[in-house]
Amino acid sequence: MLTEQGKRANILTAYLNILVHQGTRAATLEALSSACKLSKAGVLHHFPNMLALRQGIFTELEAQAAAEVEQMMADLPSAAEYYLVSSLSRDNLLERLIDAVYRLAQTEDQEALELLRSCRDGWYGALLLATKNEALAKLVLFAGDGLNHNALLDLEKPSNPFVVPETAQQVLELIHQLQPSPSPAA
Amino acid sequence: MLTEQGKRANILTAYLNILVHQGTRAATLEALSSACKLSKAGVLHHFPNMLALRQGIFTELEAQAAAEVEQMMADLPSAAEYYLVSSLSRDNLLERLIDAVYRLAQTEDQEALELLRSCRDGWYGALLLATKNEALAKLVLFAGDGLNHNALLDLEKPSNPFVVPETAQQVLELIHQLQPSPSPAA
DNA sequence: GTCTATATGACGATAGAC
DNA sequence: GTCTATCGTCATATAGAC
Repeated sequence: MLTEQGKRANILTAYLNILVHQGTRAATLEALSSACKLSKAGVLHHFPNMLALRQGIFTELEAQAAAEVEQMMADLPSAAEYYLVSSLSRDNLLERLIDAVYRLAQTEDQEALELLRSCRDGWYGALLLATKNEALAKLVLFAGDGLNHNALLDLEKPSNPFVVPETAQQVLELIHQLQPSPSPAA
Repeated sequence: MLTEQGKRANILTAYLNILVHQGTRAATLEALSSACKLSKAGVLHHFPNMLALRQGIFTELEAQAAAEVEQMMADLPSAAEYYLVSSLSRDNLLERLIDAVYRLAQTEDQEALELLRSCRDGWYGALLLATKNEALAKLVLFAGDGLNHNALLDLEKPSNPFVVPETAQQVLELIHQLQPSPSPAA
């Protein structure tokens, strides 16, 4: 038997999965209720309307993103590597949340856009501290987005040369070539 | 008075604009017909159904992408720069087409996914010839996606530090640092 | 808490007048 | 070639029984 919070989490997870795998157009109340084996009214008991579901996703992303930034801050020398490797993975919760909110942002949802900007600013801040170099921090940020974008294109083709973990390593090595020895200056 | 082809192009452009500005969920026949000042049946006279509209977009992207690859091939030394700078721009037709098809791909549209993969392979091929370095070619490709992604987040915020042309230049300078002198070997 | 049934509206597409 | 009118379907949300 699940708690009230547990049931909410179940519904939210199902909604996230539909968003990521089938997109906003397929993420309807009907599809969701069928996916989590409830009636439509059953879902709406936990979330009063579709907007509340979106906001549930937003809240979850906010928490997960803050946790990742904290982890990057805690180990600056490997922050860039951490960021790039996690960008490659399509399995972890944070990447799925980012993807979902990105899709929601494409529906003219200003709240989603604002949240994505705030996440990016957090990562950029950590990468800036890690690299002490604006251009390099941006390059890592962009490369992460690119890895993510391409992982998305090839979800069902793990043999593709663009999505194997070696690609992240190749990119990372180039980044290291650009990174001068850790300067002690602020 | 417009020709038959001109009217088709008008409708297609309106459809593209809705896709890019409001997303697939808003890109309905009703919204489209209203945008191009026709009735729904009027639009459906030129495109028998919504799928035909998608395919019109696909055809246009195919043509524009082929043209860009050709241009990159014709001037390999500046191919990376060309790719990165054009990735930053949200105004030009090609970038809007990529964006639109990317959104269509998110609705489980296999044809759109396949087309995007084929575009990427074309750019990667040109970048590989230009850089003679797999990792570097991928880095440029990813950075381009990242620039694009971030330009999207800040559409209405031109003052944002991530979307100004200087950002593309910064990234480009880093790329040049990584690029060894043009080796004569194949 | 969860259900069935339903209200209300938007969607894609067709029929048939002009 | 474009319109109005309409059909059938699917969307969100509500009402009320259990």
